[in-house]
Amino acid sequence: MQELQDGTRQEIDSIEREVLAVFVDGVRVLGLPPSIGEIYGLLFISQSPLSLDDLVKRLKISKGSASQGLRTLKSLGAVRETNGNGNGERRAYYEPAVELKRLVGGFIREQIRPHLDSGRHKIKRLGDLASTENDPKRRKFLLERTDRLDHWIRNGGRLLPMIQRILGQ
Amino acid sequence: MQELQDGTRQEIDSIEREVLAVFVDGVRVLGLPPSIGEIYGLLFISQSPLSLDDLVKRLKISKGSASQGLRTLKSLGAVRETNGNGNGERRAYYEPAVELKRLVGGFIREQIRPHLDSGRHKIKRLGDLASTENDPKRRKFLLERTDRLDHWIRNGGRLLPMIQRILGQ
DNA sequence: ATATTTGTTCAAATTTTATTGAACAAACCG
DNA sequence: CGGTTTGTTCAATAAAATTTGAACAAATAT
Repeated sequence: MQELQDGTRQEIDSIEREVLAVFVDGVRVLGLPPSIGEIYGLLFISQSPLSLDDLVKRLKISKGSASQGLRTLKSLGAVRETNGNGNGERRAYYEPAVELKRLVGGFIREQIRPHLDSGRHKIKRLGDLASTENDPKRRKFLLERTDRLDHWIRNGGRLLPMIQRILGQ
Repeated sequence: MQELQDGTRQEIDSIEREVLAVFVDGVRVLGLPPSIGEIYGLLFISQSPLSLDDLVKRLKISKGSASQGLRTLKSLGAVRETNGNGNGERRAYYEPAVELKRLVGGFIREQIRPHLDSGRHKIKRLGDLASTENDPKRRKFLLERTDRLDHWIRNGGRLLPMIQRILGQ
């Protein structure tokens, strides 16, 4: 088992480096840390699945980062566990999900929906608070604004399924 | 001119506090700093335009933060300068843009488009690099992947105008 | 059972980002 | 003009997010 595998190569070559940079930038826009961009990026440009240990060695990141990063990527549905080289090996290997639909779906489910939902609740309470305002003029204004917030959230909620539908090829 | 104006009230009351919290959370999702959420939030819940100095006093933030925050919000088209109380006063007053279409448009223009555009360029170069790969098998794989990246970017680019259209009421 | 491999957790260290505040500039005023 | 108000800039500081690495657990091997 001391045979060199593809994933065991140590060095990051120039095209790999550029791909990593693209994904590090990409995930930053989504509010995710660089390590996650590197992990997904390396999986994306690898022809065979990689293990946690491969990621640690090739990206020179800590086991902790690799473990947490993989967890997040799994929760987003952005990486899949494979049975590696097929035979019964303990070590887990990972490959990227490359369908945009799936990636966007996972991101919406994990990162957008929860915010929309908690926002909806907060805005509901806001409306209740607003209606307790004594000054009628002020109350009218507050209700107008909380109503507008409510509309924003609703529009956001309607938009998400459309986005997913449009990206479903 | 020592008369107390609405914007000169010092304390943040409970409904205002909740609105600020909603916007601080909201802008965080967009990758913007809390101070920007507070500034926009206070403008959003104010019945009259506020000056930079009002923001500093009521939010207890520094002049620097308020100035930079307003600059960002202006660039996003999220706040408008008004002529304040109408008469010829030097101090600038600000009011929020509350149309979702406008807010989303500004965000897309300032924060999304630039990333998409730079991504497009990087991916173009990536494709060039990939085609210099010697190993034909590897080259085929790299071109396949860079092509997929290119598709992602194209789909993203097509999506944005749709989002704007859908949010245009 | 003991040793080894694989992976997780989380407090501490590091790195990055946001905020402050003081120096500066520009516009107005008397 | 000198003084005041309004706002910007940016280096220093504070705060927050990320990464590390060592301790731990669980699974497998010997």
